[in-house]
Amino acid sequence: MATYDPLKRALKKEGLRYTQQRQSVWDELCATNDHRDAEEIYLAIRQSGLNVSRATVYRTIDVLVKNKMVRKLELGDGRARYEHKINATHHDHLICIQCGKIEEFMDEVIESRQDEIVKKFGYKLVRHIHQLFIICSECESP
Amino acid sequence: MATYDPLKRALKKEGLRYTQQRQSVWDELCATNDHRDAEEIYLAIRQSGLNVSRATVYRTIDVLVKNKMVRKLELGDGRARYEHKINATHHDHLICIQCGKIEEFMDEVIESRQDEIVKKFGYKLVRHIHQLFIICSECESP
DNA sequence: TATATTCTGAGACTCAATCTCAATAAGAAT
DNA sequence: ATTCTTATTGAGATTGAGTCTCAGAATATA
Ligand SMILES: [Mn+2]
Ligand SMILES: [Mn+2]
Ligand SMILES: [Zn+2]
Ligand SMILES: [Zn+2]
Repeated sequence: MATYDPLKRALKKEGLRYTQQRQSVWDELCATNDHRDAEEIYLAIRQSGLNVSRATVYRTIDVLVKNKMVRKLELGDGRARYEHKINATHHDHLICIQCGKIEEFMDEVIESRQDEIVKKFGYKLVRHIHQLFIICSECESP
Repeated sequence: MATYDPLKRALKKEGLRYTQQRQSVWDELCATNDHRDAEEIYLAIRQSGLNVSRATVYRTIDVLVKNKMVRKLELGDGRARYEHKINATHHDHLICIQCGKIEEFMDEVIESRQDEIVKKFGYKLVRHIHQLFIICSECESP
């Protein structure tokens, strides 16, 4: 047990118990850098031989999102997608509306313009969503 | 019947019939500059004495969105919101996560940066979503 | 007016996500 | 290690926005 164990730290902070199921959800989310939905996480865990329910997957993801270990993406297709935030810096997404591929981008100019816009209104920026829906090169010229 | 009647024009283009229900949905959407959900549109029409079904509201909105007369907004609360595009120029939104108030903004610098980002990837931009979730001044200092 | 075709509405259905609650597991206490 | 308390789990029920079905109603055409 490492001294820096983000899952155990978060669970302790929330007054929650450490369980195999919660560990498996976190492990599976960290296993790739993809942007997967809850069902994909659920199936991947079961594929690996571990038992977990959909309800627990959803409940655990909520804890991880609340503790900023996981980011939730709503891409407008009715299913939320998730990505772990281990070693990740802030970025936004390009989504191919043809094949579903997701790429990441980050633009300092846009980030600071956002702050200025919000400041001009006299508001306080909490978070933002910036998604560029595109046709990727492979879908454009197959 | 005006020569410039966007609803009738769109229906003709789609090979669809003009009906009182479709007119009432379009009228209600144009009645305010708000960002309302389908249920609010539905209730407002019935409030005004006209009869329409939820199914028809949804079906008509789809036609209007397809013909760029109405814009669909997904703000992450599970219900899509709609705004008419009569005399409207492109803009994005600030949303107060406390009271739900929606304000509009438009920033040429951000708009052109988006194009540059997409061009750098070699992709083709189709549309974008840019939402700033904020705490508004009234919610910050009540 | 008669005919062909589209449209409507009530309610069934879908599907992601949430909730329920009895059985189970974790952790604290002894 | 065993007992005890309390949180967690999972199967399945429920929710809710949105979609679908299809018989009856409305519209366009002749
Ligand atoms: Mn990402
Ligand atoms: Mn708007
Ligand atoms: Zn693609
Ligand atoms: Zn507010």
